[in-house]
Amino acid sequence: MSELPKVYDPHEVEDRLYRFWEEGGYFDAGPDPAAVPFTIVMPPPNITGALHLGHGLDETLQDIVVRWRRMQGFQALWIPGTDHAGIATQNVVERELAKQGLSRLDLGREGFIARVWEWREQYGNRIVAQLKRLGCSCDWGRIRFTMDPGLSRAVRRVFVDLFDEGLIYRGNRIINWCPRCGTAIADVELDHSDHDGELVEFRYPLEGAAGDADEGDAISVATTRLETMLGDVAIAVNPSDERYTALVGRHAIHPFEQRRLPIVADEAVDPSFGSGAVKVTPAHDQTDFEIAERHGLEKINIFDTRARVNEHGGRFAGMDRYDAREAVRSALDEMGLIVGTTPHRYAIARCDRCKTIVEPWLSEQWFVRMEPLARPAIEAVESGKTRFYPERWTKYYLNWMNQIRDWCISRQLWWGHRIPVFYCDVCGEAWAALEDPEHCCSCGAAKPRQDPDVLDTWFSSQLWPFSTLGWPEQTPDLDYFYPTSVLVTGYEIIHLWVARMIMAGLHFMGDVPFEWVFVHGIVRDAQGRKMSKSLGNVVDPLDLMDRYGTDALRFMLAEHATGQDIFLHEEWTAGARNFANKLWNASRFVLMNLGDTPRSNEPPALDDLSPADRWILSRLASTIAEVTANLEAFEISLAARSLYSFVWNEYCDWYLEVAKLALREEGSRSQEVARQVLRNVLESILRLLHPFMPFITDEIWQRMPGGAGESAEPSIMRAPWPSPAPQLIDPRAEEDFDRVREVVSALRRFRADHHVESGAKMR
RNA sequence: GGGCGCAUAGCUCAGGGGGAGAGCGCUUCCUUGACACGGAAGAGGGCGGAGGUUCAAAUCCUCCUGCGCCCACCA
Repeated sequence: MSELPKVYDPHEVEDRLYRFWEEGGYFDAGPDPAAVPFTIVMPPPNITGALHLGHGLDETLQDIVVRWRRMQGFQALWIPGTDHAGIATQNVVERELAKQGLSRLDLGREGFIARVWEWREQYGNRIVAQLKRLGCSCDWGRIRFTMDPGLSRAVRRVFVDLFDEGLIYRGNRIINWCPRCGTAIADVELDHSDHDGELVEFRYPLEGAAGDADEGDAISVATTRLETMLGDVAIAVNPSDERYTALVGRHAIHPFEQRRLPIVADEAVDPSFGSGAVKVTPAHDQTDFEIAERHGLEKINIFDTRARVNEHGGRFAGMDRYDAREAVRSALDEMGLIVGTTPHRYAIARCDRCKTIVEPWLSEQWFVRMEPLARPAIEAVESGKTRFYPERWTKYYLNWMNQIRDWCISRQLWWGHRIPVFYCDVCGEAWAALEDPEHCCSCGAAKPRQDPDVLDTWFSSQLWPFSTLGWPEQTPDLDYFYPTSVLVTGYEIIHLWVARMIMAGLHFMGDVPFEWVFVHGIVRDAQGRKMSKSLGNVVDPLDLMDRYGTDALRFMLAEHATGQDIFLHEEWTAGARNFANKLWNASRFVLMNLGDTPRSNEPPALDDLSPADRWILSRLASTIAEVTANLEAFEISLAARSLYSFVWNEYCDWYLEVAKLALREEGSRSQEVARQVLRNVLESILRLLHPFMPFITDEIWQRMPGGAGESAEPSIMRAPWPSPAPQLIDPRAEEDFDRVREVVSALRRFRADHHVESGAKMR
């Protein structure tokens, strides 16, 4: 065993071991009535992406939990997969095309989709390779993609069911329109940020007023989006606002279109803001839309799909929205209608995919009625059927759910699940169908037309916990592994994804999709900024693995998985690498001194243990209990830290040094006992550490001399999780040894202070 | 306008009613037969502020201050 090198070399080990595990079927799981299932579905990475540290953390945590449960004897299944990520993927492929001077229109719908499938062949596999590099112990035979045939059937089935139940409807409503992506997006897909802009106040002349409009015969309104006045159809005031009582019922005149704008009274207006009068633009503002509904007002859409002013904008038609803003300002100014401009800070909404400022836009879209779905999902969390860890996210979830709004699910994209609604041009029927129909379901006319839009990506991901197990087929897998045990994810997608999975799971499976939601923080740069390509502060996990090894990266992440955001520092990974090396060398020492001591999962008999033996065995038992309890509580960092200090500060710093004395007594009983304890504790350490550092622990495990017994497993993956053995916890042994440590430390201090020649070594 | 999180050693962070901790950095020493990706001995902290609860508060409660994040239709 002395051929172990002095420094652990991860690269030599990792590929080889991963292949060994995969080929040996160590990750595979299936229904087994004799075992208790433990299931995790992997939050599917987008096929656009390469592995980043966010994945690194998320996958590491999942792998820790799965490997630990597997060792505990659960039938542990971890299902991997990838997400088609509709809008994100369409964007990257379009960008690729643009490099060749092409747009998706050049390829046509079919051609473009074929092109995206090529992309997914290439990059879907890249992410899988990287997950394997991280050591993920997924059952790869079960890998799924959100647009697989089976999952597509699930999507279609869900759409049709919700449609037939009246929970999906089509409506002409204000949605968020991304003028760059050319599609509607949902409220949760927005990024809000504060913006220092200005509030422009201007006057609408009153009808019947004499001459040019001054104070008395005009009404003053304010806006941050001046160009939207092109779509104004009314002016609203609060009914209780006495300043305007006399004006309600009268009209103002639109200065460009000569349109008559009724002055209406509506509760939605806050009399204390600005002039207390609000311009009403029903096609470009949610509140205004609602006012218009209440007062039967016309809705004038002034933008085309690129947010350029359309024909309703009169002389401003064709202008970009921001050019139009300035043009309208000067036009109003020339007419003497601008009252003034004040600096104003307000929130701006951007598309979370491309960061373009979105435009509230009136359009015909598909929606899911959320309230009936939300109610049971609220109940399920309130009653504890699904629980969040850390607990504070429960409130975060409930707040959102209690004020949930209908979900806009249609996207004006090509990449995604096509909406399975068909229209008959003859009789006007519209229906949802599981199979593409040849004829109208109502009048029998041929060739019904399919809705051109696709579904929001999250419409398919919300089904992930059961679609991956075979639903809508009633499979044995579904029966055995659903509900899953825990969902591990970052808090940024609790609303976007977790909430919707809970709703879908309850509605279609009649049960929650997971018992626990384990929420972790976001990995940021050292200054706490989000890592992004544009900031150039992205730390590549592959680079860290190259330089320090996968185990080091994983252990570093585990040490910092406290639930808070992680502000990553380069040195941390080096520290974890040092720890791996420490373990390597301690093992090297043990292997050199083991003789023919057999492997045994049982701690050595108690009779002739030395005080140091009893101490380390007691400390080990405590550590086992602690690590197990912390894993159960999702306290991954505490588990990692207690292992770190046990291994380094107790086993290596003290026990190994003390054991050297006994080991020198060749052929003695104390040598034999020391060897047994040394080996037993090391093997327990390896097993405890395996979920965190799978490679190095198995590498050492497999190099331990075989020896007898049922426990001689070819891989540590089949070794049982150490049992706590509370009978070995011995406070007195620990106190005694602590006293020894104090005495020795004091002696050392004395020698250091008095510069005593250390001819006589401490050990 | 609500809600949440964080403020602990020079730096980065754990901890969480009864001894103030780790990693990195720093000082001094040690190339000793596991490991210099190492070892030994150190220096360094009124645990953001003010009240309160308690025999006991860094830890629980209230308020405040400073950062950070999320939600919300104030034009």
